[in-house]
Amino acid sequence: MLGNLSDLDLRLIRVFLAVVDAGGVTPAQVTLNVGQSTISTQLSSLETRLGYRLCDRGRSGFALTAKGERFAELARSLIEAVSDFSAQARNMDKQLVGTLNIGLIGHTPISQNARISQAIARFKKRNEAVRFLISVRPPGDLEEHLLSGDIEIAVGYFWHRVPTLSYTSLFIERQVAYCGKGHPLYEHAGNLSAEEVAHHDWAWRSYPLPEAQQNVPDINITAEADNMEAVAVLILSGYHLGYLPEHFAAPYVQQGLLRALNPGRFHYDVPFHMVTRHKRHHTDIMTAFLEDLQVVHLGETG
Amino acid sequence: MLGNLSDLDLRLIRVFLAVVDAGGVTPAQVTLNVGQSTISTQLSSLETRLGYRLCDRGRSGFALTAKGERFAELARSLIEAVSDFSAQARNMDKQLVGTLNIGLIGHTPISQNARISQAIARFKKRNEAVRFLISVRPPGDLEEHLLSGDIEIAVGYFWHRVPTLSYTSLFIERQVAYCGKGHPLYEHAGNLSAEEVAHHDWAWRSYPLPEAQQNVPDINITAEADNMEAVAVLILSGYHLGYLPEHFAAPYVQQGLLRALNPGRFHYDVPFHMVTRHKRHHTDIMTAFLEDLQVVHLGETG
DNA sequence: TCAATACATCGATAAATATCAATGTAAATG
DNA sequence: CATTTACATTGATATTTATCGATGTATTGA
Repeated sequence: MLGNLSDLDLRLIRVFLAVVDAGGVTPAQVTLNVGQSTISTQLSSLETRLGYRLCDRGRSGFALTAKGERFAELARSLIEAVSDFSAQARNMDKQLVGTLNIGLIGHTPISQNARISQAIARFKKRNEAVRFLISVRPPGDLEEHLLSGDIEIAVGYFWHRVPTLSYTSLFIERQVAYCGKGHPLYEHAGNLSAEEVAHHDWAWRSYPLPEAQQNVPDINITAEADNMEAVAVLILSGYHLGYLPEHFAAPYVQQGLLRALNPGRFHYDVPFHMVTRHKRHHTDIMTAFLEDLQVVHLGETG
Repeated sequence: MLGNLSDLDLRLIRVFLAVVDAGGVTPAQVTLNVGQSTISTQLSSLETRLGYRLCDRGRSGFALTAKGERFAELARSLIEAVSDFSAQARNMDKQLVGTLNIGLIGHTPISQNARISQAIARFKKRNEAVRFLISVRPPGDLEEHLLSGDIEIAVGYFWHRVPTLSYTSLFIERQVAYCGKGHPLYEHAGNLSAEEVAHHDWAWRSYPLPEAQQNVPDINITAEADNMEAVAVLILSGYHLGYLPEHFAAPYVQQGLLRALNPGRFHYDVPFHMVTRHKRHHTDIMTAFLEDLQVVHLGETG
């Protein structure tokens, strides 16, 4: 065989293996459904291409040469590789192939991140050839990348609505008001009234919080921050009061660095959404994964 | 693609990869040395067989689909497997393939066994696909198996000549006369005369030993044994004298259990042969290995 | 020696494949 | 809108492949 294996060679190899399995040219006629003379010609053709004899055959019986045996081994491996390839290539017709770009905001509750992981695991069980690309960005960034198509699905809190994006509610995150250890209210924290907290300094978010506006009484805002960590720093200083997610504040509370002012009184809930571009931009991969994401969330509430 | 990868598909896959590597149909004309229309038809044919689109192409440029990328990966692996197979199949033309059956007798000197190992190592450097099957048997058995073809090469001492076998001298083994620790001659051993040893009891081999007959004076044989260990047992009893190979007796001498009577006086040499059937029965493998065996022995004496 | 067995060889024929040149189609550009 | 670019489609033609049936060859067994 000069150069690469051609299609003809593959055919001849299959004929050879059929002869080996049948134990001779004559019995192989049935398997191959062609005449003895055709098989004989094809075998000879293969031997000519290879440059050596594969089997002794004739009145005295059929027997592989040493080289024929070794060649048969190699040939079976090749046929198997080819068969695997065919199966994979054929399967790809029904299979989802490509990448899925997901964007998350930071400090999502561990339990919710676990939901995303569950959805990914469930998706992987479909045996699809999809690679996940996950990035963490602020909400504004996420929206930008959604619009450009760099990110296909985002999960987080979004304070406004971009008209060309689709928002689906996934879960609720509770924000509670806290004071730091050095704050004058620290010793009495737990059951404070609106009057007791009203004139103290509060740290607030620099972006609108519609859910908070509706549920929080008038307070004296003297500091602004554009993310959760910044708010936490201000509160931990012992100078400002402010709202933080319960799951984020929990370790600090445990260490006695923060205390809730009055959880029953000073709290608001924010919804986390799954955001995508509108349906006409959905790939098959997206559709399938969104299904799995929904199932995971329904399963928890069901 | 229905069933196995059929004829034409390998060719079509190669066309697809050439188009991918060239970055489009038009540039691939050069690589493939056919016209654009031919390539277009072949690509479409492959896509039809697969049932999905492999690439987007036209005025707006060339780009692989997600499935096209995955398929290209798989296809490259297949082409490589095919290439490996071709190389192996082609190499087998020049290669020795099969098994080599070698028979040895037991207790060959370590240094001589090392020679066989050297010859095998040297042979393996030919990068041939030959499996070695080595068995250990008495000389008569070895000859039998040689005649039947079960063994192709035997190495050992053979006291007679079978007409249809070919004997080639490999090395000489020296036999020396010893007495055991409890024997009356033990205290004076080392320089005994023929008269001093003549009337004592000797153990001898139950098969002819032409080399010994010529070199050993008349002695009083009162025991026979058909192998070396049996002779050794008789000598170690302290009752008989007898001849043993030097290399075999050496550890016993070291432990003071045996002493040579007079090495300069009471010894004979036996040749070890390599035995095969006559040349017309020699396979290529045998011929090549015998070459290597000769080289190893010449190297030592040269 | 003859007949049976298991291929090997050969010529004829039909079918499949590969390619080209001409023309059509869709998208991008000025 | 007209032109250019990058393919897609089509029909004609030459080449290659696959197969059969007839016949030849070598080996084995009675």
